[in-house]
Amino acid sequence: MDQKLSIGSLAKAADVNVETIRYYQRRGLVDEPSKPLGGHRRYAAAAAARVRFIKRAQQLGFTLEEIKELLLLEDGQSCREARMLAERKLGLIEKRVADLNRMRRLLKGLIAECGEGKRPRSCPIIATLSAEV
Amino acid sequence: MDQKLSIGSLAKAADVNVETIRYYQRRGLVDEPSKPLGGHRRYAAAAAARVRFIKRAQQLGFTLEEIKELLLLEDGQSCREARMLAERKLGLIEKRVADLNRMRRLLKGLIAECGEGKRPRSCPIIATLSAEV
DNA sequence: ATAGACCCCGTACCATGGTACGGAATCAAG
DNA sequence: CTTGATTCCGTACCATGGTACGGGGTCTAT
Repeated sequence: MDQKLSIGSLAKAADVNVETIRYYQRRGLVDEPSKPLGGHRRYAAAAAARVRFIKRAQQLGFTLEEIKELLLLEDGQSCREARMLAERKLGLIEKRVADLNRMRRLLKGLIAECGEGKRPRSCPIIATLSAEV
Repeated sequence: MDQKLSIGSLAKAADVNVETIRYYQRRGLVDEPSKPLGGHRRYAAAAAARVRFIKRAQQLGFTLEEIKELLLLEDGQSCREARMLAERKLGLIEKRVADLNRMRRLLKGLIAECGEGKRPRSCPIIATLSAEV
């Protein structure tokens, strides 16, 4: 456990480009281990989990800035702060889920109509969605 | 009904920048009414709904290219095609919802732990999320 | 001890989704 | 019919999230 990785194997383990790791370091999402006097840096295996977390969170629509904050939960010093942050993100996620569910229902309706061959000339999807802001 | 709008009032109605309308036109998401011989273009009120739809879909994580496809449902000629498209998007949305729900449960757990003051030194969120790919 | 693979670091470039600018034409209100 | 606001159009610029490049140094296996 805790075996050290080169940046290349880290990238492979996390399934991203080496440059992406370096970019995350620059952005402060992954920290850069100190370099052993002119040698190559070594990363803890945990870093791969962190990078995969970043990619997943991105797919869920979080920006790197937001993810940086989420990562404070892991690194977190103050439990109170972490909790507030988590609650904020939770609210955001719940809103997003509700929105997606609304769109899901609309698409399902559209598909059903279409299946019955009784789709009206102009489907109601746009009107509905744009109204439901 | 069907009153015509200037690009400025369209932008106001859809709550976006005028330049954004023009950008969507260039991208082919909103079509550009023909200009009356050296005059100013007029937009149908329905265009505002379309633009609001675009903004909403974006918030849900769709790219402009994907939204362009979604809009074919409205403009759609072939019902069969539209249906296939809708089903594809539906699958996408359902996956996204499932992911968000997973993250939601994790955050809730984290918040609960934190509330009890028994948060472990390193919270399990990253390990869990990165494993659950 | 040497070839080939890998790492370091800075800098340049890319796509997406806009926003800003500026000069000329047009429109709308008084 | 003038004046101020809008529109038009092309082009330039911006932020985000990377990716590519290139000349070095280092590492590893034979």
